[in-house]
Amino acid sequence: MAPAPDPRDRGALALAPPEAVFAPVRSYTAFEETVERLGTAIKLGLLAPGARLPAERELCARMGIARSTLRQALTALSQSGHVFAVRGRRGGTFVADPQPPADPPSPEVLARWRETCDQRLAVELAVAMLAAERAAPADLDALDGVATALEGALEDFAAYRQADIRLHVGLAEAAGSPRLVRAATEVQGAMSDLIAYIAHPPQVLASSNVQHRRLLAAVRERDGMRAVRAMAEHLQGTEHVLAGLLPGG
Amino acid sequence: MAPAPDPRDRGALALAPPEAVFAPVRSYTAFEETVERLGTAIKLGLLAPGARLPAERELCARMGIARSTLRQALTALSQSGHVFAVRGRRGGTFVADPQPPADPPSPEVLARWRETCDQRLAVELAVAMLAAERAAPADLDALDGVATALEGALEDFAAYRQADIRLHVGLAEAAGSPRLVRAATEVQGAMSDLIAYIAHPPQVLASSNVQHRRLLAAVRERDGMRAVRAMAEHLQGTEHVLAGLLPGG
DNA sequence: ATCGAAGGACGGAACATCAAACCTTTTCAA
DNA sequence: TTGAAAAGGTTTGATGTTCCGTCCTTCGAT
Repeated sequence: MAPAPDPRDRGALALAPPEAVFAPVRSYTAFEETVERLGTAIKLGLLAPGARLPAERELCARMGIARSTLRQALTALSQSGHVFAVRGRRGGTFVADPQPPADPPSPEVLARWRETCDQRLAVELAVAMLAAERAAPADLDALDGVATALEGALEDFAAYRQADIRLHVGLAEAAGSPRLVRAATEVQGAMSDLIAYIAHPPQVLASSNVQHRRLLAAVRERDGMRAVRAMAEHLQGTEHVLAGLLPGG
Repeated sequence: MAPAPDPRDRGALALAPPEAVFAPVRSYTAFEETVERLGTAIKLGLLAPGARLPAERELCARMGIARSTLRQALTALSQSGHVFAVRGRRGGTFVADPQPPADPPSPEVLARWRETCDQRLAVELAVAMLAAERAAPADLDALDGVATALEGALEDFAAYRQADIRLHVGLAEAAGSPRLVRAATEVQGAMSDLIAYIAHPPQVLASSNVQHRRLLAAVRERDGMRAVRAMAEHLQGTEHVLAGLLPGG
């Protein structure tokens, strides 16, 4: 009897498949993602202290989750002091006053710092290029205002950082890609964990501000590649500092 | 009686929060993500026909999911003909022969084409820059080989596309950031849905190849900005074609 | 002939999510 | 003054996903 054809038998010049294909599938629950999203937005100051969140019944619709799931998240955020609820008509859920500075970065976070910086590079280079293509002049005027605020905050790092976040997220909004806005806020959240624990002398902030201005100028002139270059130089600053402080090349 | 202090009362110079904060939370299940990951890798040719997947008991450990969940995914992939299983010792799950070309792109996919291109821009610009910083010469030699294969495939778009994917994902691997590799494969999967349905005359492919060579040369010379520029020009080609064919500026 | 490595199947426990009510508090307006 | 409206707070049950462990079946290699 002739041997049955073996379906496995092939020429197979196959190159090695990227191991990333089999990498862990980390499946976030709706609850976790909601806490993360709202918590990050609050920590980054995108939701200002005292700001009122949309009503639960509206918010859960907007976020595409059940109200009970949203409430779990809000309960968690209220227990961690990021948010507080007021009952009755004209009540709502409000952003609490800024917390005493966050927890020190965990070893895991520190171990992934290079991945985080790579992710930031991806987001911010694209933001720079797309903003140069698409940003409306009005957006740029607003961002110039933020840059001015930055220049007045050289001595107060908390204020500086907050304005810096506004600038970067604002640029992403000006780039007109919702996904990039989400990615930008995520990445700023991740960076905050790293950035809060390294020194930021006023000279460094001042040179950052020069880069911000160059970046905005390039965007205004619709020069995408110059914007990208300015952004790349801007990001390298942080990266070099971290490379000096942390292990793992 | 004095009015009780109202916790909501503040100065509130608050700028508008980005609406992205309240955007829908799409929570993928482990099952869905697994099907997506493996299916995309197969459709992209990253897992070659005839290739054997790791054994179920090993794979579910690597992917951080239960074996029953993995089996659900494999069952789905086998029913869609992407994969087949062989029982017994030396058995396993194997990648099936290429399917007759995929489904036409859904209206939803087409509607999001710009977002997809933006995402690709983010991934690929970062890949270009990081590869220029970090790629090992051996990696670059391999990629030159792929570029050569591309130049011999001007008349066979299926083969061309497959090598193109290899080149881009390979560059991401050379950039040394696992997340970028994942993002690159995801983005190539999304682009495949768009790309398969537009014309690709040999002249266009030839000019793409020129850009590939420029890109690789810049990477080899460790000139990050030139690599970024080459990549940006490369991507713009597709984007202009799509902009001409599809609605929604 | 047997052993071992693979896929295949089952059952139950734990958990996440959803949907739809209903309750309580507070304010505003008739 | 009173009721309606708008908010958060609570409860319950149904549903679906995931996990874990166990066992069965197949079949090549020794």
